[in-house]
Amino acid sequence: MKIGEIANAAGVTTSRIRFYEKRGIIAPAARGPNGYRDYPEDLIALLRFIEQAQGLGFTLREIASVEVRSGPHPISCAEAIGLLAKKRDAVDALIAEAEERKRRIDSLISELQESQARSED
Amino acid sequence: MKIGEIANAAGVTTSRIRFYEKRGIIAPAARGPNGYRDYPEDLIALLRFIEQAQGLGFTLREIASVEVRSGPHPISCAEAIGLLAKKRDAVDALIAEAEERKRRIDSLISELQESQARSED
DNA sequence: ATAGGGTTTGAACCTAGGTTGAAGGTCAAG
DNA sequence: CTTGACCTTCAACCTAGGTTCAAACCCTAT
Repeated sequence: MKIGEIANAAGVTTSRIRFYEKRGIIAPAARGPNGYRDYPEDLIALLRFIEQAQGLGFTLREIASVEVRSGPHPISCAEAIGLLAKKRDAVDALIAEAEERKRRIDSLISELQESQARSED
Repeated sequence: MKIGEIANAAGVTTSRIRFYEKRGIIAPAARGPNGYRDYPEDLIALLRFIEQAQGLGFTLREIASVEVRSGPHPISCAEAIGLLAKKRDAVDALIAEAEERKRRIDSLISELQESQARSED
């Protein structure tokens, strides 16, 4: 498959695929006699996997480090669970931080509303 | 006060103050006869305000748009409450998104744990 | 043979919020 | 009168994840 075809199939842009290759997130593509990249259908699944992982909050750097090992040494189920658990903790921390922000905003709003009420006496 | 003094007093770097001035977050400083920036003590409070607002999730762009009006037309209490309420909603949305991410991660972990349990039969 | 669509490369651009560095001017103390 | 600590400007660099552009090549249909 040519780059445009696989991009269409996976719902990503061609520039993104080239960018992933440049960054080492995906392996360099095989080339046809004209120099065009030639992809196996498998790559569609990989591209979708990348999008999913990003959606869960994994960075491309993190995804790449898993990808690298999916060749000769695929990551074990236990390892995957470990990575996911770590990411869940990070998301938890993010949520806690955002909730703290929200609390501070709310208390600021209350303060302002009170001072507004007082000024209307 | 010279830039280094005020930076120290407010707990920010000098480069940050110059950056804020360049970006229009703070007004251009008065200059002494030697060309050095000369700040009034008030600016300490403003710099602290900026840090606080950032901590609540406001971007410099948002802070600047409020700052601009704090000269001739300071923003009203009601306006401030409006901005805060809007930001709280944005934080709420962020939290909801993060919680959805967390749910997806958790269900993925459960899936993997089950498949691991099955493979140990 | 020429128009169009797809592909190649590399480099520049974008947001956000700064930091770092170079080259030079200023000021106070010893 | 020199050293060290400040200050000035402007420009380049950084992260993350890409997009956009220019110049050139390839392939197919008319």
